[in-house]
Amino acid sequence: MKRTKAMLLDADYLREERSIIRLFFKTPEGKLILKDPSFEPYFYVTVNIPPEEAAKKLAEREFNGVKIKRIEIVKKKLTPKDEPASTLKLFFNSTKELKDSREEIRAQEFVTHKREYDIPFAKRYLIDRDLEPLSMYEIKYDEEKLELKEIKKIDEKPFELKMAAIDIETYSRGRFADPKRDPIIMVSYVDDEEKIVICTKEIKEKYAVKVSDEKELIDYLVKKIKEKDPDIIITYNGDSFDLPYLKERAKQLGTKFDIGLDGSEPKSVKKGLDKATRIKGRLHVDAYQVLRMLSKFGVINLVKMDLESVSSILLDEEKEKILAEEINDIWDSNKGLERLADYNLKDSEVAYRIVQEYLPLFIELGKLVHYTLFDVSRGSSSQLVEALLMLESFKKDILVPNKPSEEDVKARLMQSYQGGFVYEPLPGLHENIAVLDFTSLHPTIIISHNISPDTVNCEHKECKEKNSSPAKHWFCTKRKGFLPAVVEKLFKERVALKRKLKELKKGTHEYNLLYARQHSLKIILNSFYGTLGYARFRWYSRECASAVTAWSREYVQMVAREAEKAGFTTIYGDTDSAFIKIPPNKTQDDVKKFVERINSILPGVMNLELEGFYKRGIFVTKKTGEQAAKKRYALIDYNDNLKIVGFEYVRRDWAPIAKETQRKVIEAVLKEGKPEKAIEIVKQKIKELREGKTKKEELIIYSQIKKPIEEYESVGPHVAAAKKAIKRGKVIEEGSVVGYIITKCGKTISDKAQLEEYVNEGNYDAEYYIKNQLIPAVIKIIREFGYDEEDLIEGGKQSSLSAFS
DNA sequence: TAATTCGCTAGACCGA
DNA sequence: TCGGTCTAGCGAA
Repeated sequence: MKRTKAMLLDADYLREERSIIRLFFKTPEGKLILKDPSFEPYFYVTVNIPPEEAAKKLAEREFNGVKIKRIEIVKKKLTPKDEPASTLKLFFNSTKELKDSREEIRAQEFVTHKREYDIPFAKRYLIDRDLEPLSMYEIKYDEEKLELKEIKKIDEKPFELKMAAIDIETYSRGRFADPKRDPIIMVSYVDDEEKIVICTKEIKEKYAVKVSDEKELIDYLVKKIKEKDPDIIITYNGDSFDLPYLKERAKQLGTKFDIGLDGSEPKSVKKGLDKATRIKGRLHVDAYQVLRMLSKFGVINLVKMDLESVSSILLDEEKEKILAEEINDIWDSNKGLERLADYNLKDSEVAYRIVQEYLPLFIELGKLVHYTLFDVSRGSSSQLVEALLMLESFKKDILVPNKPSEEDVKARLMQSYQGGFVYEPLPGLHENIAVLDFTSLHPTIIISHNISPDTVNCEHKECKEKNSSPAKHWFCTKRKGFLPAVVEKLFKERVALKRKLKELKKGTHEYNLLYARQHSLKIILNSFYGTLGYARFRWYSRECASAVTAWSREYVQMVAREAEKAGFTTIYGDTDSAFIKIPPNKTQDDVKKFVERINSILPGVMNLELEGFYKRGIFVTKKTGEQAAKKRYALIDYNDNLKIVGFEYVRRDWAPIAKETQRKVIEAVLKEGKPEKAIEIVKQKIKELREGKTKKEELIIYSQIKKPIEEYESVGPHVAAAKKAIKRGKVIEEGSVVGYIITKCGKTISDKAQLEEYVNEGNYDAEYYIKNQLIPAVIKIIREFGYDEEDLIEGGKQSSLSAFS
């Protein structure tokens, strides 16, 4: 028996006759793989006959050829409001046997429910054993059998994680690279100590390593990984490209890409439309997936997700792009191999740095929901919330609700509910504005009104009277709900962390750690409300979701009303905010007092916050009509910082020339109060466009291809441009963002649209960019100052007249 | 295997 | 050719 300190890296299970949990550890003596045969697959059933009798009946026979290995009678709550009741816990040799027999077991007459029959085995283990990946443990294990005997969490600083990034280049003429035929010509490997590029050709760079052929190239990489033994392998799109490619090439060449800690090759598993590729014992983090996830959570905002844009925006480092065809040319001509190698190396470096940047966040998120880094870096909001609620359910001996059937999902999708309230703005220029908003509105409503699937419409008359939402559902006030209990715990933890952060020095190790922790809490907290209305969610409850928004509407409207009563003018508000104008006879202090007064009447942990004061702000009318446009406005604070919301300036599907000009116009108007200056700026830009002087990069419009290209009913410019590019042989996958330019050639806008890469400098439709981009972007703003379209176009009328004559 | 609703706008599409 | 309607995308919260 041996004892050691160990950090838990990864968990999976062996799919043999018996399913056996396997844990991957990092210890002071190196890596360690241990089995835990003491844990068996199981699920629960409730029965309507005496449990002993049911157990006996179930033990007697086989179900779809499977004999239940063992049955325990345990006390579990069917739902949070139930009392614990005898429940059968059925154990199996393997997950396969569990799956094979669960339907037939459920079909028994005396079985009333089956529960928790579809929880992935390794995840199940981490829940039941209360294990957090990447935390430190003291373990006791059998050295000979390599079996885990004891594991205890210890409060120690985790070991440093060794990371390595890899990236490949392939040679493929005229088609998307096919690993069955097209070779890998270069591979880069980057870790904290070295950076190399492995290639079969001579490259005159210090970091280059020459190998004799492609097989050796793969073998060299494998050897390097085994020798450096990284805990984390980083790629950019390695889930669907690099890793499966390397594996297939290895197969073609009669070697193995066996970089798993247990000597296995990477394995791809389906994940929605694409796949995730897993390396056993080494945590594969795909930086592309990381960025996608962070975009969804609103942590980052990227227009395009190719490594060049990412590098420039996130790392502030420009990086050259080499197109696929050019790679082929370089390879054939042997000219520019150094450039290609540099490009290859940079790809790995950028991926490495992205992951390095966000690793603390993902580690904390993983610890919070007991997911491995592999899973947490690919998880969705609903998965993370579910994982957390499963943990809580286990701790409280509550059975987890089942996933809904497809019919249920369909029925749920049919029913929508009303969302947040958006105040119709007072259009025009306003001065002296205060913005108030609710801190974590949805989570605090859930907590304060005890909103939970298990508290809705309880039997108490009193609750109905005291705690009914404007949407007419009420929530129990006598027993704390399952969901609010969890949300409150996380919320309070975050408040405490934020308080502590204020005392710490920014940039220190402790600060970064706590910051990542509070950030992970924020992400989860913000996900609860949305998941309540998500049709596939185990804890779905439209009543709860609609109660949250109903109360949100009530509170936000209450603030707007009270502000008016207090002598302010409410000019706008959206979901959780109120924009109020401070009249000359009132001060900023009055606003603060107002906020305090509101807080004194708000229930529970709900809190209205003063977001800030603004010198000026502009709200505009909609494109047509007199009505004010919601969700678009611009503010400037007393330090002259601009805040532009909703306008074309923040949208990727507008050309930079329009966006930049709009920003300048807003700035001129808000900062200096000079609409004349704004007019001049626009005129200047129009002139530039007319003269053909505008640079290509200022004209690119980005848009996403959101579905298979042939499924479009209505072919917009971006789809038309993509179709033309596909004809030329370019591969455009579903989900990719394309950049296009409206050129001079063609009749309709779609005809004129071409992918940016095929357009020469100067080839653009000036009139389009003036009439459909520049003017729409600025007209609504300058109209607020009494100017019109004609003030922008010098001789505009004439030019349009001459077009007819 | 996918968190929600609200809102604005462009440009294709279609019938008169 | 015109104008209304619909598809599509993106952003706010």
